[in-house]
Amino acid sequence: MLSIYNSLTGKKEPFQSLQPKTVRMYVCGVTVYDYCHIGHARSALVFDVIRRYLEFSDYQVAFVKNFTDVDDKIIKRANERGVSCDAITAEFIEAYYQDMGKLGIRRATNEPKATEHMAEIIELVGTLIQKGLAYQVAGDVYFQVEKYQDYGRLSKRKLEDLQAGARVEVDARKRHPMDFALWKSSKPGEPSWDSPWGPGRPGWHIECSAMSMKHLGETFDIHGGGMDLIFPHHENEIAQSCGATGKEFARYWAHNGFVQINREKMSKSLGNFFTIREIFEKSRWPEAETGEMLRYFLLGTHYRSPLDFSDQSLLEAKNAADGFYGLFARLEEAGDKSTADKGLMEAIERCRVAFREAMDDDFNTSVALAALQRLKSDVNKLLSQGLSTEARKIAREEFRSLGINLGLFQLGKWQFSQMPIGQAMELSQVSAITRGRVVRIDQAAEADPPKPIVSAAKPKSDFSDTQVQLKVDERNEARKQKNFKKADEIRQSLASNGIVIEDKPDGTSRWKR
RNA sequence: GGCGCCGUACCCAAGUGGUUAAGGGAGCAGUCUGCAAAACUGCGAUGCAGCGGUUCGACCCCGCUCGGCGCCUCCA
Repeated sequence: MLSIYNSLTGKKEPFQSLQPKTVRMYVCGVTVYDYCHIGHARSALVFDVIRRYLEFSDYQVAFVKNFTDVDDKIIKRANERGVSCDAITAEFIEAYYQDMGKLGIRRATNEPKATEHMAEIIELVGTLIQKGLAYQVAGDVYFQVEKYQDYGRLSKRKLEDLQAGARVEVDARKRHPMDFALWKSSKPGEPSWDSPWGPGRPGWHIECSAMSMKHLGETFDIHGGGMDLIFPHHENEIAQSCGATGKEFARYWAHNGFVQINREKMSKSLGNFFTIREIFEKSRWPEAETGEMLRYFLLGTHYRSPLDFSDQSLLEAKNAADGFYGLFARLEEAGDKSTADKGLMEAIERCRVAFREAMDDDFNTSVALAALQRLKSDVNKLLSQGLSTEARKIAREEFRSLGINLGLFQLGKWQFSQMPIGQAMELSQVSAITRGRVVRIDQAAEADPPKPIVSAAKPKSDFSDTQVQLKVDERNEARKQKNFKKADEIRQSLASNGIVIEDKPDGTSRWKR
């Protein structure tokens, strides 16, 4: 039985979909005016995994994830560059697909854009005015929070509390400081749509109400997003949607925790963020492995907890993944004995049960990974006792089919790393010092904290696969003749090119990068 | 000022009112190996920030203190 932590109630609740065997889920996507950072990656990944696991649990999932493509920041960026808003949003939607694609994040079943739902948005605003929940001031329309009884239910705040701490100067035309814009009149040169209140554009929150209700119905199952969206975005969505329909809106609210740098929230305003593409560019591993490493890293912590991003954690994830792919490589060789085949089935069954239990418990990927690690350890032992070719295939398949829930273990070959964690950390510190020096000289005022980097060194790739194989063969010939000096020299020269040899009992060797 | 979260071994990270406090990474020792690598085995928190309280019993519940953080403005 699946249970989900519901931000609305603050409790873990058994999950029950409105319609049997179907889940309707809406997740707030990104505002497309810039490249995505690791925080965006985490959010996208978390809900991707939730979607995958729901499907694994035999639900059909209608998964809607929007793009916000009308917004102040987009307009600003377009003006800076002297291009149209459409050009900006098209560019960054494309970038989004590229970056998330590298992370193996599947597309949602529906990815609506605000600009394509003006009719629905305008209709919804009209309904809210009609019902007396919204009012017009010149060309603007505001939602009147005092008219909505349950305002503050999700974020667990009272209107008075919010008012007391208001950090921004209040627009005097508003009836209550917390009233928020449903429709904004547009200034010349801004994107604009005709409406009963004059030419304008929608406020931020209304698009999500309009799009979710259009594509999923007035009441649906799960609504997700980052923690920072709880207030005001999701609170306002609830007010608008429930206000307009008089019905329940989303039944379960799921919010992911932040990615942090040095225990601080990663964010644009703090400037302490890493874009996804930056990580891929700096990574010393090929794209597929880097994506796998990032996923492994991001899923090592429960989705609601904060997650600190660092070189070391990333390398730990890489090393942990190495262990799996090392086993997969050994499983791909033919086996003659079937001594332990029966034990394999038991180990697999044990893993399946543990995996499901973990994921059923509010998508506890950390514990689910532990279950897979247990299976890895079990299979390693069984392999040394002897597994048939058949059983080896079954074992590899099992990792694949459970792993796909997390998007892991789907790769064919894996590039291994030789860099010990200690060494990598030193590299990181060196670069941090260098960076600090540059900052001191150039812009003393902006001494930002040292940023960790993925890695300094790109792997040397002096040898092609066939060249390596020739060297390996040469070494084994030397070994056969007990010329260990020569054998060790060859191994050493390969090692300095990042290639590791593992000798097999039969006198042949496997190697990895 | 209001609301809320977190503090578990060298690092990361699960977890439960009462069994041996998962798992990973790193480390050390051993087995195996020509030597390695990998794998395997063993070691590693008498304690879960600190102090009180509730309880037959608390890391887990309550209170306080210390430390870190988030939201209340755009933000995944």
